[in-house]
Amino acid sequence: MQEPAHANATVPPEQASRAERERQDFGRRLRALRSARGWTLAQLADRSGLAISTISKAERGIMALTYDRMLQLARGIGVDMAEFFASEGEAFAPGGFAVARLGEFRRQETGSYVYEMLFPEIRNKAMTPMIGTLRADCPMSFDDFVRHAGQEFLIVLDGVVTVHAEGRPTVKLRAGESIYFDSARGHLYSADAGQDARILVVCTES
Amino acid sequence: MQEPAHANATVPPEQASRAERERQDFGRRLRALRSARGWTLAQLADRSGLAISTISKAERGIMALTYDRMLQLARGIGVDMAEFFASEGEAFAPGGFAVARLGEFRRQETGSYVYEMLFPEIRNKAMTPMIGTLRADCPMSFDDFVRHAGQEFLIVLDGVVTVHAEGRPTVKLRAGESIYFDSARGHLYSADAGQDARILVVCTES
DNA sequence: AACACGGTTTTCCGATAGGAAAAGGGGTTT
DNA sequence: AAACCCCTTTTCCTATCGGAAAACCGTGTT
Repeated sequence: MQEPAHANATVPPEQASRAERERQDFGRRLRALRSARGWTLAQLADRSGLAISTISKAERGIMALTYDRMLQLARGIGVDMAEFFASEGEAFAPGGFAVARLGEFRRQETGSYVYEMLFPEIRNKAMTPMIGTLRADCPMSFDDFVRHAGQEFLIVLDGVVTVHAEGRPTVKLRAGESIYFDSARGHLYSADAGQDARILVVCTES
Repeated sequence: MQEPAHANATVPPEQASRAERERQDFGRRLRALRSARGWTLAQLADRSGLAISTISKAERGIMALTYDRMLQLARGIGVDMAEFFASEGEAFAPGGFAVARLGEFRRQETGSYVYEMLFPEIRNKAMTPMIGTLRADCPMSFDDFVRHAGQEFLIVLDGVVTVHAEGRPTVKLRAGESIYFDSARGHLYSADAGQDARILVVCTES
């Protein structure tokens, strides 16, 4: 796969070679899955209905398969698409064990939110727990909701919090009450007037 | 996408239309992900570096994207390839939104632990938040650690908790302090003598 | 109604996916 | 070492992907 002269090219050459590296990555995973089963190209071709040459080229990263072919391959190998790509990630944590003591938090101020991320030193963790303080005197702009991948859990530690969620009536939560939702739904928190609020938020995936 | 006359065709026509149905399925998922964020085709095109027309055709299932483009799309949307296809199964939750009010918890007593699972009605959630009470007068048997898949986050709401973790020195946590670890590591909690303790535990994957 | 505007779909065509078949590249057997 | 055999890579060519731009479709505005 040579760098395309490409009349319609929008992708800069440096990003193109990055794409190539990633294709090769995919190819290595594919070859690993095949040879782990002790299959030849011909056998996988037979099971998946693809041509031998196609699989060969895909494994060597010189060709990018279309969705259709990947689906056939996944079926032929006997994995579903999700776990086909599951091995992309890395293992979790340096030691996989950490304690957060009072007063050792790293403060992160994003606009009018004040968040303290609890375990910044752990890599690839499945959850991101944060403790936040919402200022009573600092109302949010109700225009732009926050939206991101993953799911979100919020519990009120102190005060009263109003949760605004897209397509849902406003929810008022007192200390000890909690809420759980898909983070792709636009959302926004604010403290009720008169008293600051402290919340614990746990998000999955960043 | 008309059924190809295809000089090289190996795929029987019935399977070809099945492939088409699956492409349309992929397209619907893609459109769902985009519109859940409130983005237009142009906005996603901008974020992913793909042409508007390409995304439009992919969403309508009349074109099968190659691996490269799907990767760009996944990045643009902010999901990794694995969870890109994770939604092949079932969508999360009945509405994906739930509130847990005080006094509405379902109590689950497992041995000497008393746990209240917060959102039992949500299916397929990525996290399982629970509130637990540890009795001061009920010491645990230090022999059998608990071990399970996933990761675990614990924060102390009240009292003082001692965490025993396999291969680690004992950790004492006061209210507001927390701990994060891989649940496969054997673990066990107990309240310090003299006072009951309340904890919030969030686990991933069961 | 004509116009402008923000979004989506369609058209057109060059670059590329992907199949069939031929060409490597080890091994083992005669 | 030639003749097989099995597996992988390369070649060649058509069907398809995928980008730019034009056409299309609401929904307000003058």
